[in-house]
Amino acid sequence: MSTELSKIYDPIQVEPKWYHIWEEGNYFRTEVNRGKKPYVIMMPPPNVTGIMHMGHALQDTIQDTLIRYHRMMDYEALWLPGTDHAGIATQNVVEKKLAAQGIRREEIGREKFLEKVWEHKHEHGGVISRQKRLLGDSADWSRERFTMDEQLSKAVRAAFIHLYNKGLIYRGDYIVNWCPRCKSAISDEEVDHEEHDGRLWWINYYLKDRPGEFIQVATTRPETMLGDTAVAVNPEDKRYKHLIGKTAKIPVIKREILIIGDEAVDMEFGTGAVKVTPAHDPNDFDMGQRHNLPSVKVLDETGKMTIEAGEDFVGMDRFECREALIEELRERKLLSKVTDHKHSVGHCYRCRTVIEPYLSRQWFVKMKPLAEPAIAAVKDGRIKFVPERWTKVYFAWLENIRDWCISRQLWWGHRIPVWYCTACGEAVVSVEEPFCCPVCGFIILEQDPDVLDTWFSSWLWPFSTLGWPDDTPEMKYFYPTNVLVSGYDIIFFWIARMIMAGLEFTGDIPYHTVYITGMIKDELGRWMSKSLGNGIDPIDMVEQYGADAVRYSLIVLNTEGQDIKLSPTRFEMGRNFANKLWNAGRFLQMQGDLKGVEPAEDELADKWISSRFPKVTAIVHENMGRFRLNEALMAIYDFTWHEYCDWYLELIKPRLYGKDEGARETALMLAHDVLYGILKLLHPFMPFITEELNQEVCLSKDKSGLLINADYPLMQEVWIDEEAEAKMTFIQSVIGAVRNLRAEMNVPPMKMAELVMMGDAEAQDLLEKHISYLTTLARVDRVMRADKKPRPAVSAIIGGLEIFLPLGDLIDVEAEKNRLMSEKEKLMNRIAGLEKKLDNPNFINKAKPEVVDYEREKLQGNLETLKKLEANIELLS
RNA sequence: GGGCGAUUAGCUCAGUUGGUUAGAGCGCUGGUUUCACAUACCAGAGGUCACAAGUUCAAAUCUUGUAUCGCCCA
Repeated sequence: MSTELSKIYDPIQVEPKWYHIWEEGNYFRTEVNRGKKPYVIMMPPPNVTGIMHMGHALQDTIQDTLIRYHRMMDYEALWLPGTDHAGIATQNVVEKKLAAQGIRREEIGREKFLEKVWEHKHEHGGVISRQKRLLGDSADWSRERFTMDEQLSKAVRAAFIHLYNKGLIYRGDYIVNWCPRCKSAISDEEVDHEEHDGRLWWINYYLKDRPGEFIQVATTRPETMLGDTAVAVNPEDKRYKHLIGKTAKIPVIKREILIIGDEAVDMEFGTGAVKVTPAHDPNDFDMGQRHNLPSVKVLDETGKMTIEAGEDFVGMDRFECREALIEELRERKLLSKVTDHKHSVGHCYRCRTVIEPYLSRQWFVKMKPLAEPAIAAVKDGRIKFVPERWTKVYFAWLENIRDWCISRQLWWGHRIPVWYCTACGEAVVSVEEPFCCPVCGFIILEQDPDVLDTWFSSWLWPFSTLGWPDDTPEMKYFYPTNVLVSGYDIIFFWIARMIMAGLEFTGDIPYHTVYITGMIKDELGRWMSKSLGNGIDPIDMVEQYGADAVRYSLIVLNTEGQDIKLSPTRFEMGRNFANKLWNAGRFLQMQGDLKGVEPAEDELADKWISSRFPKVTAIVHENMGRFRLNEALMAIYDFTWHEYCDWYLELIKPRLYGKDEGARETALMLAHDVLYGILKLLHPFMPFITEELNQEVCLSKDKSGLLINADYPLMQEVWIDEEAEAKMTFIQSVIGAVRNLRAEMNVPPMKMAELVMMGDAEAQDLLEKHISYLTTLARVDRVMRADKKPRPAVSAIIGGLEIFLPLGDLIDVEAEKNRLMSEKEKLMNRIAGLEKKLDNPNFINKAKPEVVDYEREKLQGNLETLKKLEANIELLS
């Protein structure tokens, strides 16, 4: 037994100490241990230079709770942590940092720039992992990985080569989503579409050889006009049919282009004639392919106009050019009208810049062949989504999947493992840098300058972290993993791709269950963001309320994948619960050690709490099994606060303060046993305070000591005692009724009362026997059996028993009468409902007999209660 | 345009395969500071389960439609 606990729980004094003990004691460490079943969760790797936000806190808490639960259930529980190099995001940050010093990356060159990024990584790299420790994450840090580690980089190259050799990776010139600020291609998934109130400009293209005649086209991006190589109409369109094959002139620059017929042209849109810019629009690109049109690039990689756009516009920004061009068209009266037009505009998900469809040479992965097995794995149930509804989103994406543009014009990332022979141009794909060209033997080769999409390394995460492509013992033992916990925002980016990668590269699914959490929003339901300044820093919350409190609140608030509206005050409930638990421990500690005397027999309260505990344990297991962590935790909370603290600890006080040493020993011992059980049940959710109380208070703990590797409680059928529970529930109702009567009549709290009983003899025996319970919790010091109702008295009816409190002067007859009358009214309403139900022959015939019987009994009981109630009302007047 | 989710107490949300008097936390009202905890205890008030129709003996729960809000995809 240690020093007395403080009156108020102070997490700061407790949490860092325990994390240190666990980590130093290697409690998070896992081994390939054939004697145990593995339980594995791969931590979604956050940005290596990022900091923790509430989403991480939520997802980590869920994962840590699952891991700690399974560790206590004797699994070899591996939670593998790590970080992501986050290509664009990190490169952007470092670029900005350099810009502040007036340096552009192009000035210092690739090598020097990468040095700067690594410097930045070393400077900020450990932050999030340290923050995760503050939350209590019991991850196996000895296995921490980074997507740019040598092993993981090797996995990336191996994956690339595997797909390349299978013909699933190709390089080609296509329209991609181009971010002019990042100066890189990005994938379709990285484009956020937003509805904009834009404009539609209607422009006249005069015809060659037909002076004064023109064809009108409508466009949302007039600046691309400079790169037009055709005007297209639908060949069915009677208005324009005769113009197919004729030549039109691009306004202003007067370049001549052909008018073509193509069925893809929507006759309903605009005038039914469209301008065709194969270099800057995906549909136009396809049309260009069909008609062998040239592509004219009028925009460069930064979104500025090229020389192809003409001398007047070269060097202008695309939006500047738009304005200038509109002005020019207006002056020349080539702009016939401008109309409002709602359309969706793509933005770079990293920097919000408006995306430009842009023709360039990129690397792509053919996705259809990878998607099919991934669809099958979920369809046949090998992989389950929780909640199940996300399967629809998953299928919808995979069934309409498009090829994945994986090359990025960045410097920070995995360099594409392709070398080009400077002599013959041969592309050599290889894990290691090739010594010479396998075709011509020339020894000067240049590596492809681009890097791979960050997700091209993340999609390998479940197995690259275990040593793939090498055939490691870890791969054999820990793979496939059990659960992936993540938000719905990255189902496409990451979750679906991991499933494809797992099936393609390892031949097996990466995990059995995908647990999709809701997203954390602010109080008003808005996304938390830096610009709104409405973020809540989880580390601030940990400092303010304690990690256990943060964990408690996040778990309780996380219901079936709904988004969570969060405000800092929500952590008060966690803090309050921690404090409650702490004080229960403090109370036991104040009772001192067991004396070692012969214990007395269990009494009703003991049997009751002993029966309640296994039931709660069963609820916890059931809900952990179906990922209803909130239900599991709420069951523990309810049991701890309302059954153990509010009832059990109160009920044993007479014994604890009494003279009977044996009875005291029994109560104290059981109080300790139950507390120890609670601490174990609760440890996965609130690891710090439970470990501390176990250490400081528990007399029941196992010799070895720490909860982190204690055995999780199993449901013990032998302790269930339905009779004791029924008796206890009855006594609780009586105590409740007495408390209510006392409150209604304003009986001074400390004043003892006498209780007069009539009716159900067994119930009377029970109350007589447990008079001490009534005394402690209802301030009733005498119970009297009676065959005549005392008056004046206030009354209540509990099942077959009637109770009276003869309170004399304290009774306000009018108030009591009103109270009973309103009770009578409620009762009569209920009776009317039941009678109506039971008078319905359809109900009697069609409802299950148990239900009918049940309703009949209910009616009978209510009728009897009504009779008594009426008599008691009568008695008052 | 297609899909998904939400709508239950003043607020934030639970509510399983339809079947007790629809629950919790916070807030509110009244009472309690003497022996674990005022971050507490006791008692209480508060709900036409968005709306409409349907299925059923029985609907917060199932079906259809409507409205409002939010998200995803095109």
